[in-house]
Amino acid sequence: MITRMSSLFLRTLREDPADAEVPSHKLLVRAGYVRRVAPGGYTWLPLGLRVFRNVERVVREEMDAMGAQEISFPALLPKEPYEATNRWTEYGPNLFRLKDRKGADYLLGPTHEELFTLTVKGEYASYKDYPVTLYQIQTKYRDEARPRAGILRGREFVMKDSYSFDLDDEGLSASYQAHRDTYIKIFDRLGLEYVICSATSGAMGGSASEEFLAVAPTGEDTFVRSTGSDYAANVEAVVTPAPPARPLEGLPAAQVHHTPGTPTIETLVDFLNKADLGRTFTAADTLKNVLLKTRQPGAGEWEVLAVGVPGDREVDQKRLEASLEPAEVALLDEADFAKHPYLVKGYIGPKALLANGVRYLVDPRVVTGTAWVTGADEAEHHVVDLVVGRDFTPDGTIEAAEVREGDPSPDGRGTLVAARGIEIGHIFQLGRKYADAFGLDALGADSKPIRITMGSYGIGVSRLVAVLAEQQHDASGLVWPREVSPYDLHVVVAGKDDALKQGGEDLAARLEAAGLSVLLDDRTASPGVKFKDAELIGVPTIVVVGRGLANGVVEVKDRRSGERVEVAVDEVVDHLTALVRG
RNA sequence: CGGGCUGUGGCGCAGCUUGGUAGCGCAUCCGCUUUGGGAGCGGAGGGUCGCAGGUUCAAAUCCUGUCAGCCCGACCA
Repeated sequence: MITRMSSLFLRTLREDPADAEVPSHKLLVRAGYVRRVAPGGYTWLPLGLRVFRNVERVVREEMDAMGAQEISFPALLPKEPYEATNRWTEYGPNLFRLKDRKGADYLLGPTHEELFTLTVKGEYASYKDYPVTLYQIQTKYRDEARPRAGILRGREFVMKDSYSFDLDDEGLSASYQAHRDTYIKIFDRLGLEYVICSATSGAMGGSASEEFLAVAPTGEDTFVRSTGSDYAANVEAVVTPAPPARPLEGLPAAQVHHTPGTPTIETLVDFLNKADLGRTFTAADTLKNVLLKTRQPGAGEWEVLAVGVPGDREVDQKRLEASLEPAEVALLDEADFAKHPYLVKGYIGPKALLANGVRYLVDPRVVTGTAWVTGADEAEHHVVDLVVGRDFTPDGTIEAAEVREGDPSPDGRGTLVAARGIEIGHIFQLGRKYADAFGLDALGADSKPIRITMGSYGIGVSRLVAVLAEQQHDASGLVWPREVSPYDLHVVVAGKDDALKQGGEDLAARLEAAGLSVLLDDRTASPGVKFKDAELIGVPTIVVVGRGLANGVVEVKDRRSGERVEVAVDEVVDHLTALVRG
């Protein structure tokens, strides 16, 4: 296929658009791949659509190869299935809602668990039908509070979502693994740099969940990775390695000290170090007790919960919530403190908590045999050398403390560093939530119903176009991997005389005959303009038909490295075919 | 939802403080020259200055209101 730039619907821009911040957004607009029509809504122009289709093709090929079957739902959906799962209300303002002429409620699908579940229920009834995996590549709508970064985070976007339906947990686990393997194939084919991160499983049965994050400094998600292994995890999912317990023998006895004016960790440490206790204290020697309340879904009553973390660390709200999910969490307010007089604000210690039946969870670093400076449950008093396992025993541990760079990796190899990523895929084991909501059962061999268990797996297809641009560009423009490049080759006619033009046409025709797709720059523009555009557009191989043609050679230039080689016109088709088919 | 910034030809911007017939670069069109790194010269077309109201002889400019967009945060998966 030959596309002539003289008639291609394309206008490149010399300057960055004013509303673009991240490289992919700037370059995709400048190179004429996309245009904005609304916040979070973009038009795919011819070049952009070709890249998009290529990404989609890779995803589809691999999904088909794993045995998943493609179907397609409407984007416009009735409200009822979403009421059945309560998501009509739970999804909140992020759901695009509309009414038809009769006043009936509709929504634009943000994700399709309900429809997939209902569809399988409608067709399958026997255990012999299972397992099955269905997918679609479809436009999703989410009324994001703040769409941003061009097509990286839009309100309308294309997603591949698939769902596995299995009879038992082993089946689900196999389906999950199959998706994981397929995702690796897809992202490897696309030439992405990415990490697979443990994500929060949620409290619902500890189901497995992993996120595929494309590494990019402009990413919205923070994750940590180890310097000494391939460990990577979302910050919420980091499990703190507990040090070994220490013997209690010979530890000094706990002592209560009068510590006036020390309501904060900083003032406390400062006070202790001036108190001449014969050693130096740091914030890490203190145990900070944070009072919270939690409420289980559906429960009316709040339950008080105390969380103890080393004083040098803040409580990370997101990690805390992830640990307590699905319960709601809130800090204790003044009224709550008033209700519990044994809680002496600023001087709360384990003793009063345990004595009064308050559930007390501590950081995993707080193990038996460790000694802490903590509150003595009396205003302006702290206790030093309060030993875990001797002076108090917490009710358990909790992942609530912040994760910091330099922390030891949970797998014991290396230390953690933080990095940014863009979520490109998410796989998780849903379990029976939706099967329960719709009563999705298969009739077993014994004629008894078997509740189906599901997995849910997403890939941001349109987002991937932007992610590729984000990872693969340089100062001159985009650099596409061959697998998704809008064309195999970009032939530039560097000059205007008829011999060159004809040479370009002939070469393009021969390349086309060899089965390659060609973007032919047959415009009358100056060579400089054409070279700049070619680099901006980012086809990985640029063929220059120019002054060498008189000597029977053309130039083959690698977009990424900038390397150029002269190749005889007679051999260039073979040369390029080999290069492209690589 | 909170904070900041911005709305002027297709794109990027100046003009606003100090009101007086709307300008620059890119892009587009015509002519001549040019042709291996976003060419040169000459000419041309294209703008209800986000919208509404007000002040004024006169408003892109001052005042009031309103809408929209972008960025940071919160929220969201």
